[in-house]
Amino acid sequence: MKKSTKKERFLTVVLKLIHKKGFKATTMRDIAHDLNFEVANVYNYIDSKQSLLEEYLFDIQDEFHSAIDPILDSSHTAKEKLSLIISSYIRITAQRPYEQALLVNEWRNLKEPKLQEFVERRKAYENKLQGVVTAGVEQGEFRSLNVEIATQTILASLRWLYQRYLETEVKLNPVEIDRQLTTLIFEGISKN
Amino acid sequence: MKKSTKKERFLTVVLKLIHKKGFKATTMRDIAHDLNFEVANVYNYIDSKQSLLEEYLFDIQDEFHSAIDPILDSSHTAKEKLSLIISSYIRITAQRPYEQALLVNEWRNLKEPKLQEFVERRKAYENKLQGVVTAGVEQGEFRSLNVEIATQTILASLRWLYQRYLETEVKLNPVEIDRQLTTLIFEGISKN
DNA sequence: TATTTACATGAACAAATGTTCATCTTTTTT
DNA sequence: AAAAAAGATGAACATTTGTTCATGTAAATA
Repeated sequence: MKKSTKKERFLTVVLKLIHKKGFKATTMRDIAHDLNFEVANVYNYIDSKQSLLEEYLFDIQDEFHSAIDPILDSSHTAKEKLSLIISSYIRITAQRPYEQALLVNEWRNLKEPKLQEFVERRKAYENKLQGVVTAGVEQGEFRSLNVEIATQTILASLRWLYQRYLETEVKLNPVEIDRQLTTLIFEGISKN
Repeated sequence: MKKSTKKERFLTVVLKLIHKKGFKATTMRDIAHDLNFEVANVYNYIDSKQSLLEEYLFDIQDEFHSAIDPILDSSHTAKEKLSLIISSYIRITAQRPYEQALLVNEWRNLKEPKLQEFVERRKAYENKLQGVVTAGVEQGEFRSLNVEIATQTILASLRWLYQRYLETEVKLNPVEIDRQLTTLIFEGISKN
């Protein structure tokens, strides 16, 4: 029940380890080794390997929901809403790239019933975004495209971004990233 | 050296199994069970679990390279080349969605030195696409965007598509999919 | 200071996993 | 029909893996 700084260090170190090796390939002994203590001690920090993954994933997933909800509730146009959603997505990715990487790559390792819960919540997020796309199409702000394809494409355009924050040494300018992705999603690559 | 139909059946069944459970989670016993024979017999079809993954991944990866190379060598404009690359990508995805799923999700399970080889070849593909984007920007056909971001975004817009072929019962019209994705990538979602 | 809580260890275990081997049967090739 | 190749089996193996337990020490709280 204590807000221990040791636990925070634990979670940070292990997060990077899991990202590097993959969840399945990361053993409890790997974790202990990286933290310079013995295997058994890992269980003073977490209940099980599975619960560790659950902690990470549901926490970051919640953050995405917390970011999109107030945008949906606002009185902005669909176009403005989409723009704000993109910005919030990029901001979270910039702040927590490792967790975002887990969200994209390791959710399959959840087990039932947590897996189903996760998939449902992700679907809920997609539906929220799809609602904005649908509204935009109906109001003539967006092209009359297949909204499911459009929604998935927008999401895909955002989901790869964490890689740039992890694999590059260069400090990225979030405002510039935002501008680039917003342009691509709204206007496409063609000049005219 | 024989073109055995049994080997083909083996590869098809196992491909779907690996996609469903994930490579790491799929055990040799799982494989044997799905094929209605005993574990030891699996080794009459393959050398090892690792080599199985390698077979799938390098085979489908080769197909993507075979598709993009003649397009690059043609005398089309950058815009036309990009359009053709998108179409070829969608065609391969439609024909081999399970392998495409492996390509996206399971390549991390390769081990050195195959892992490095795979990553280099994938990087080569990305560079080929990026060359087209760069040419398009230089010739004023495309917006003057960050070409790396644009390239990754285009790829991301295509990489999610296999899901629609696997998770949907509905027969998809590849021509229509093509039109939707091409529009999104070239023109974006905005109407004006 | 006394006591509870947090952090740490070594040993052990049961289950799971990839792989090998000797052997047998079926199918294909000569 | 004989020989060779392909397909199949059961038993066994050495490792690896997640987890538990009893016990000890350091730190925080009362």
